[in-house]
Amino acid sequence: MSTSEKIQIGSLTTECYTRIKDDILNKRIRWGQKLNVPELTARFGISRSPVVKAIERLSHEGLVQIIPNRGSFVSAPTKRDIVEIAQVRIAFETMACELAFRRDKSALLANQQLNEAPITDCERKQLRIPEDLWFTYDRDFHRIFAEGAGNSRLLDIYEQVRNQIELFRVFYGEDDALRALELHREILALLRQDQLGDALHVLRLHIEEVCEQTIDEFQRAMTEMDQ
Amino acid sequence: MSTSEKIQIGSLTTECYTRIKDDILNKRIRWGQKLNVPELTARFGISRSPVVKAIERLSHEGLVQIIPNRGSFVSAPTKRDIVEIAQVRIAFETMACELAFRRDKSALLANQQLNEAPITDCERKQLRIPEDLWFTYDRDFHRIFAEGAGNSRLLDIYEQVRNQIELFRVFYGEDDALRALELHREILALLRQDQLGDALHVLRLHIEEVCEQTIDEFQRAMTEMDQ
DNA sequence: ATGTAACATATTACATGCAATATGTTATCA
DNA sequence: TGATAACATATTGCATGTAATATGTTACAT
Repeated sequence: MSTSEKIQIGSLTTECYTRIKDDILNKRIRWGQKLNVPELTARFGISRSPVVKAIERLSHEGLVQIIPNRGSFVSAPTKRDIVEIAQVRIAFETMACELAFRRDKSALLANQQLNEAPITDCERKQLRIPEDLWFTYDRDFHRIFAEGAGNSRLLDIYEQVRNQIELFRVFYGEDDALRALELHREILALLRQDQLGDALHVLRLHIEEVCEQTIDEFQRAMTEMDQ
Repeated sequence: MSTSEKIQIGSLTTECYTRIKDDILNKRIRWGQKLNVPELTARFGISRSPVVKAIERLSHEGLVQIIPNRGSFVSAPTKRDIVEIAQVRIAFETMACELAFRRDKSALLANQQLNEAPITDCERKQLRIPEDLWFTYDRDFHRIFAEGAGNSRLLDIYEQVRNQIELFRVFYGEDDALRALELHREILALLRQDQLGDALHVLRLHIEEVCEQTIDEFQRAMTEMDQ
């Protein structure tokens, strides 16, 4: 009624932000590469303000690092970053899972079931899970907890962390996905049986495993690059 | 050697930020009150840019809420906010505690002992704990975990949450402080005896209690205001 | 009263200008 | 060669102008 249907939301800044972020996450801009502001303003045909603001946002989210008097650079994750993020994830996701479960168990499980549908569908047809499908599924699996928790701050943190996860999502193989799927299902099964404590434990284990896998893949990729 | 000793650090913006934040935390600006940008620029004798940036920062930290096309207002915490923050605290403070403990138990305990000194000193002299002393002690008690965890992201989140805690720190009585002190000591005792699991459990309990106390005080204050 | 039209006011997002500062590079001299 | 001085370049933080938009208020007609 009262809300006009205009689509512009801080338009230029947001557009700029989305575009750069997309470039970063899809590796069109490589780690460590500099974000040249004058060049970007030229490319987008706009002034510095929105570009700078977009970069500032990205820096808050951890995708970009601003080095004083040197410029802004696409974050280059380190082993340490991977570990830190995993620790943060364990802290928040187990809490989110617990809260979501206590708040509305059946809604939580129903959502998860819905989310898993495309994957089970894939399995029934004996197909290999496409990478994109997996990433969507996995993102939502974890987000459903964050959303179900009914805590806006928790959800904010989840979204922020998620971006950083996507930054090094290259490091993730087929086997890892299958193992993750297994644990996901175990978590849901335990929740279904009201074994919250055990479910949280497996969730923690799962994130720790993903962390180790990511580090392995990361180091492999790094040594390959050195050659 | 290479670092010049200049004291300006983003100078105006930071100064502006500090000043407004200080005004908010010390209740010189009340909840819900509007931050009038033109007025602030006039008062500080500067232009809009640093003022707006400072307000944006405060809004990220949750101390200020920006309502589109209406302006910026000092956040007015709700019961829901208190609960959300407590949940976030439980999630990451228990994680921080665990990490800090595992990383360097003795350093952690030594720091805590050092931090408690002014309080025990007070007790020895049979003095009532001054409010300021308590708040400093309490802030540091919790921060020592966050710092000891060796996870920069966790520390960032702690600092952010802490600001919001201070926003409604009026709601905190003498009894609450004594009870908190009791639990703090219990946590440390358990850690000293390597009973990490129990310590984490008490820490969780402690935060939950503080949450309840805060809500009680909050509601009392609210009903008083209505009269 | 209730809805609306007209107006005044405030907020935003964006564009630019500019001076201070830091960095990097090249030239100069011991 | 190695230190330093001079210069070119880029980044930053701040100040300001401006047009589009949203909000609030008052006056007017139904």
